[in-house]
Amino acid sequence: MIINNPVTSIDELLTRSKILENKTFAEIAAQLNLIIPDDPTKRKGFVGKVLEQILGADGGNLPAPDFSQLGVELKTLPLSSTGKVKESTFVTHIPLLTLHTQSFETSDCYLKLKQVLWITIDADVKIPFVYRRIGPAILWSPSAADFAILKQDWQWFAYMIGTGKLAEIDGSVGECLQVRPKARYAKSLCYGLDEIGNFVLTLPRGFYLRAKFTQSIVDAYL
DNA sequence: CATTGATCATAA
DNA sequence: TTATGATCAATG
Repeated sequence: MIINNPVTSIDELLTRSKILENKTFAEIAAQLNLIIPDDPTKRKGFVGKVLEQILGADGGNLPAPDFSQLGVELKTLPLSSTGKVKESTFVTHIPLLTLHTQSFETSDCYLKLKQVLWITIDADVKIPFVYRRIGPAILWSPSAADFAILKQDWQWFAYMIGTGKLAEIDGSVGECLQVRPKARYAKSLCYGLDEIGNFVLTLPRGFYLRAKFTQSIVDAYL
């Protein structure tokens, strides 16, 4: 079951995903000889990284899709027992100084969203972490309507950030995309721009997809 | 109880 | 330091 060589086709990727279906985190960790941390805060992202390895992702930490040859991004999607998406989904770090030089179509954000393999997780809070199971995978691309709304959100954020109005953005802005802190801690800072183009120190930010948006994907595909 | 803001781990 | 992988936990 352990597979970690590169994938060269989407069919192969789907086949591997199918093999993982119904496996518990404990089973997967055991076969890879990995210890799952007991401390909940110390296992954030653990499963995502493990699945990347197993499925043969090669994106590294570049702002590019996980499966660079296939243009496919891998994301885990935790669901409650009622099939509801539990969390928003991190998309990508935001280059605050240069975001406005991108267009949506060429943005890091869209490059990651144009094709996503969502690996659903049966992650109800009542299930102890190690007994949570991998669920069905969804190979998704934005519909025309999805694309339009994503682009609209993105363009608004690019405008606000590019014109130094970052301080006016909080997690409530955006229909399906959000801009939220993405940092080690609340005092880690990076540079952004103010309204007259000067550098100002601010929190690093990332784009996230709202749970209601990913919920619509689950509802349409499962 | 859903949402926003904060935080943890790791690699190059 | 800047990215990746996210989920935790305080807040409204």
